[in-house]
Amino acid sequence: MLENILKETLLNIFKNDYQLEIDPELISFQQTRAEFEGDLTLVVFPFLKLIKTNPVVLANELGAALMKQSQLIKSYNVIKGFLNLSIRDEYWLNWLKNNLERTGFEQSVIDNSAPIVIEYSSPNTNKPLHLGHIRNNLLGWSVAEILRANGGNVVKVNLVNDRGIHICKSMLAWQKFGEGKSPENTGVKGDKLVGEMYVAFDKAYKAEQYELIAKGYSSEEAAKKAPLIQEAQQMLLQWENGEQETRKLWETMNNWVYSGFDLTYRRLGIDFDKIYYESETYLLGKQIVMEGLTKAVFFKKDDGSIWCDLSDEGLDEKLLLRADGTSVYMTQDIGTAQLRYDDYKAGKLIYVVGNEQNYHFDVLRRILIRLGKSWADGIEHLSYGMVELPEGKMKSREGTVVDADDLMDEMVQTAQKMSEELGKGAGLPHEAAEQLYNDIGLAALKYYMLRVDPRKTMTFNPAESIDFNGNTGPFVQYTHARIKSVLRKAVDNQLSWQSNTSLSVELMPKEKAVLTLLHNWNEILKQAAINRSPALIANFLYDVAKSYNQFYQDNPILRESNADRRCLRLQISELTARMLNYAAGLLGIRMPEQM
RNA sequence: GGUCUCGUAGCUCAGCUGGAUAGAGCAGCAGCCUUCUAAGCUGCGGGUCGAAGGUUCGAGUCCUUCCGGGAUCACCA
Repeated sequence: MLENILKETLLNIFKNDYQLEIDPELISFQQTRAEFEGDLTLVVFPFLKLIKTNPVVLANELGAALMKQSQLIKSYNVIKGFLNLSIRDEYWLNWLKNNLERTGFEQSVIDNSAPIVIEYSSPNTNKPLHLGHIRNNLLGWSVAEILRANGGNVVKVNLVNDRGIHICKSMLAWQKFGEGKSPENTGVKGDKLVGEMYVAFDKAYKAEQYELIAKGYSSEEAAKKAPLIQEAQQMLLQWENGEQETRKLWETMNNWVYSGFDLTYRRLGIDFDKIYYESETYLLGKQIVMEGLTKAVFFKKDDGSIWCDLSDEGLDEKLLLRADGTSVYMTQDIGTAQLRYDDYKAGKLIYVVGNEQNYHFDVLRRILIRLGKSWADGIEHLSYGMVELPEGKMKSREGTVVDADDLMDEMVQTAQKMSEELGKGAGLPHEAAEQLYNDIGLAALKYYMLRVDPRKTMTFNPAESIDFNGNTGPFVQYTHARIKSVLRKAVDNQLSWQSNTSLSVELMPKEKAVLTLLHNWNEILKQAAINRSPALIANFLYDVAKSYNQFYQDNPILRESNADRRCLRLQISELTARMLNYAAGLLGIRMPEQM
């Protein structure tokens, strides 16, 4: 790495010329701003505390010393306290050559002895997937891929929330209003059908509440006393008691949902190594809670409910088991965490869950630590921001929830429409064209969702937000396709550019600009892993594509007459295409050969 | 009310552990296709980085207070 080499050299200079052991942290390089000459800039201000002198004088001294000691430096200039270094072209050309020989662009910076288990998606089985899930799924999948690309031993898991009062509501509604409907006899996607039942329950439940309120009950009483909710609670109890008919209906309806989810996941291009079901882990959770009770980590209230008192840590009491013995969210999560640790002996358990659950995960961690689980330190809540619409949060009762399947359909249709208007893909066979529209539509969606810092709340404007021009997925795809087209033509013209002979050319500004951006890759990939941020990869893609397009605009490639320079430009093009392809792959974005 | 979090151009977002005159895209205006893909490129206009203090040679970035938005503090998940 260029900067590390220069850092070493600089440390030696301080040691020999100034008799100083400098803290390496003080040495910071940054990319030279475009308006100045140079590639790398050293900020000398931090050294002034140790060496009492004028910043310009020191910068000049360091520049001269670096020139003498390092072959890498071609020239330097000083502006105020900034030492701008120009790196020799040989370095960039050599770097280009070495990277063209790479087969992949991964690296090993993560200790891979203990697995990293990352959970994402975590759907409930009573409702179809929506826009919020899309952010979650893309983020989780992409972070997993990024960690893998850094050498991590990653296990992707999904936790399906297949039990609880919510699914009982859908089941009850199906019994009462379902009229025997099934995905088979209606053609409706399974998760959508179950979702309709849930809505039907809600509607009938609301009606009962209004009726009770009309009779003089308070709204709180009405919510509790409505016959439907009582029936649903009864059903949950039956379920936990293993009552056969309830279990059978539950199984049937959940399977409808799973086949629906599968379609959505496959279309989104995300996958899992293992799927956990809460129905299989909540008993373990209960067991651990009971153990905690005997160890007096928890306590029991008069009504029989079990709690954990966290008030000495500035938090509240937390319910772990209801008075009727049924489990709550926390009970399940304690069980799943334990099971997941037992399965993999994971060093890290990452949960990709919305920031609305920050408190929940804080509590989960503390409870597990109180229970003496040493692995609880490895629990990390990858907390991402909500997706909002221009008019605010999505609300199911106002019908503003953006359905995942519908959104993907819409994106792909738009891609097709735009492609046809532009006359692209005209020569393609039908199937290839379909594939292309699909790739473009999904790229637009994925890039749009992933380019934003995961921690931030983001706004999604269905009408105008998703674009195909400018800072978008299709822009990056277009750049790739353009390069591929040039390379195909080069092959047709029997030009070869893969040979390793050293080129004798002086780099031109736009050529070097592309190379210096590509040169950042290893650091970007590392930072993306550390910060769990696919957004850094997305920004890299955009910067590279933008820079390449500027290069492309200004410099002829195939029409360049100087053979060495033509070769150089083809090599830059090839490496750009390959790195775009690799980096986009980490976001789940496919790069078409042509578009 | 307590805790957490966010506030950068009309809109959507960048801005790495503090570094030079705060950047993109969209939208608006003006240009560039007899030459490698115009989903591209070039230029113009648009900002007291929510406000005020503080630390520092240097603050969009760190600290304090305040203002504004969001989340959470459930026998919902």
